[in-house]
Amino acid sequence: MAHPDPEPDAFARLNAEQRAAVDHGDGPLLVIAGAGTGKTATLAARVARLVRDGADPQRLLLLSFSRRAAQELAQRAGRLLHRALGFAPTQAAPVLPWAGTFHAVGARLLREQAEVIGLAPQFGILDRADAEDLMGLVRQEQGFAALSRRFPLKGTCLAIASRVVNSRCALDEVVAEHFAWCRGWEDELRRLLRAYVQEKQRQQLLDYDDLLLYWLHMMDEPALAAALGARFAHVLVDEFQDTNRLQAAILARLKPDGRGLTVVGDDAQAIYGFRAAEVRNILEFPARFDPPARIVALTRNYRSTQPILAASNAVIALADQRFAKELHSDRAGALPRVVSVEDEPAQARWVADEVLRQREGGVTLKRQAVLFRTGHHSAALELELARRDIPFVKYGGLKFLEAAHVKDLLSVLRWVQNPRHRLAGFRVAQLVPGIGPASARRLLDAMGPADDPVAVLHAFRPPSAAAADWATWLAAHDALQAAPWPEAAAIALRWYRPQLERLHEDATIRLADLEQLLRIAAGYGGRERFLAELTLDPPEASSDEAGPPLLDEDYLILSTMHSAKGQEWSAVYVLNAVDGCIPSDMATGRAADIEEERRLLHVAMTRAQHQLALLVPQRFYVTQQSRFGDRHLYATLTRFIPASLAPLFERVVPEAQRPQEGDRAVTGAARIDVLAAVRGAF
DNA sequence: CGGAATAAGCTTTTT
DNA sequence: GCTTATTCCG
Repeated sequence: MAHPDPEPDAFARLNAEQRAAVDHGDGPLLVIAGAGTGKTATLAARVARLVRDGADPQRLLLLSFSRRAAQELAQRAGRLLHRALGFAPTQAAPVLPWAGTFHAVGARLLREQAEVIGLAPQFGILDRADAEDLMGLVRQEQGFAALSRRFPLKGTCLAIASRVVNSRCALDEVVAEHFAWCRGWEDELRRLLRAYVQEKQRQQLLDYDDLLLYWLHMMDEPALAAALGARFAHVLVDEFQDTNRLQAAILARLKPDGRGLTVVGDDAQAIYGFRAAEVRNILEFPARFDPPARIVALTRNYRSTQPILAASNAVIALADQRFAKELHSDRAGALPRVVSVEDEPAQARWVADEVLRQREGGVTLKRQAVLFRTGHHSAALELELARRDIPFVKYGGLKFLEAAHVKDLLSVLRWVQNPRHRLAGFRVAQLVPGIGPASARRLLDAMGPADDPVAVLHAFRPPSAAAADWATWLAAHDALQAAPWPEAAAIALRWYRPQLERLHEDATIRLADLEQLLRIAAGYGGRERFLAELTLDPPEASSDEAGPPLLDEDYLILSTMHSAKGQEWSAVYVLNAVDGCIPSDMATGRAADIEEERRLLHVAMTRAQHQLALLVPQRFYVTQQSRFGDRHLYATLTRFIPASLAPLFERVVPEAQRPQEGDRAVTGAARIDVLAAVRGAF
């Protein structure tokens, strides 16, 4: 049934290329969409067009790779749908219930089909930190921790497991290709990973990779695969260049003949190779079908000025392999700048100055962003911004859920929900004064195989020194088990609070985090949903930073280059555009890794609409390589901008950034005081 | 046995 | 600087 009265304007702004993608019929479709070419708008318009022509929104599956992209797409499609269907302004936008990341959708389908595939419906989801802890536990229990020759650490073991699953390659191959320093341990690793899988199943836990792997295996059953494939009339995949072999396999089973399958991506923006993303997925997509998939390329850029685009094009043109395409724009503007500064503090000062200058020129803070390769590259800038009272929000930084106190409280809730959650139990038991690893292990060993683990918990006899505190915990456990949501969360915190104060100096700050967690908890219908969704969609940052700015307040964006994908800002500053940072010296081993770093810089540069500045500190400090000791490095402009590209950039060496030796502290102090005085005048 | 003190290694990007 | 494994002491 077609909806009546569609509003024609909803599609009026599409160009010919975009319209071709939107109007394409049922056959497999590949949209190659360069940066800033209206990829999300096109995908959203296609969704709206499908619904306008009678598709049921319930039966559209929109898969994305990151949470941010998923959210953005669902929102824009909703808005467009609203207009395309001619809804009144007061009517709520239609909902697309099946829009989300691969992982979130996988979790939902598995939860729904759990009974059929022999999975406990209340299965828990391990985030990476939890998975690492579990791996560590298994690693130790299997005796790999105490070998004479150094065995890979838990994080490395998990990374290997993850790559095996996501790339669908054999373990030996993965170790040889990507973890060369672990060669010789293949057999032990195999044993460890098997034990890890067994342990997860025993505790009814799935890690991130399992959400995809179980989904794939669920569709080994032809009847289930057919049912799920038929259920979703259209499957649309965003950021296809960042999907891995496992995700491609899932799609192949969902839509074997490609009918109803649309994928959108840009090989020049493939930056998730470290997660086993496979660019070949997009390069080889058309030929997978007979007849081959239709290819539509979007090359008209609506975001950036021509000088910014010319520089970005030139950077990516030096890459080895790609779908050659030249983006074009007809907006004029200034050349991107390469700014030399003395060191990282000077870099921070220059950026802060420039951000304020732009703001005076009418560019709000929210329309400016500072991008960097790794989370800690922004440390000096964060200090400078705090000193000047410039509010900011950082993406890709310290994770709320990784803070010890948050993990503690969540473990309490998880253990009560699932008494077989050994990891949570291990953590919680040791919070009781007088219980250490040995007692905790004794308890959990007894609970693990028991038919009624809770009975074992009550029968447990702790060391006599711990008796009183243990009884307190048991009382809290029982109260928690009986309490409705969200009271249960409050009970958990009431029990945890004395432990927090005993264990942490800065208990007050941490308590604020937990109170925030409690508020978040209240927004969910129940413990189960809360725990599951928190893992897949966690809050951004811990509140022990500057404090989350109010929503209506203006703030500067700080983001890793990875988290910046799909975003755009009027002015963009790229920190540390030097060799060693981009490309990261972690990634200079293999040619493919360096190529990925090149694309990463390309992604960062193409975020800018009007102003782009690449910062080059002449000197920067390297810590964390204790073998060599902390030291200064004399840095040079990134190799991705060789001398031949110089005409496309303006070189800037600010006078103010070259203070006499010894002047620096004075200069800095004066600047701050003046600004503070001016602010104080109002 | 539990917990503090000491020694040693490693370090990105995200679901 | 941060985590993890080992050693030492109560």
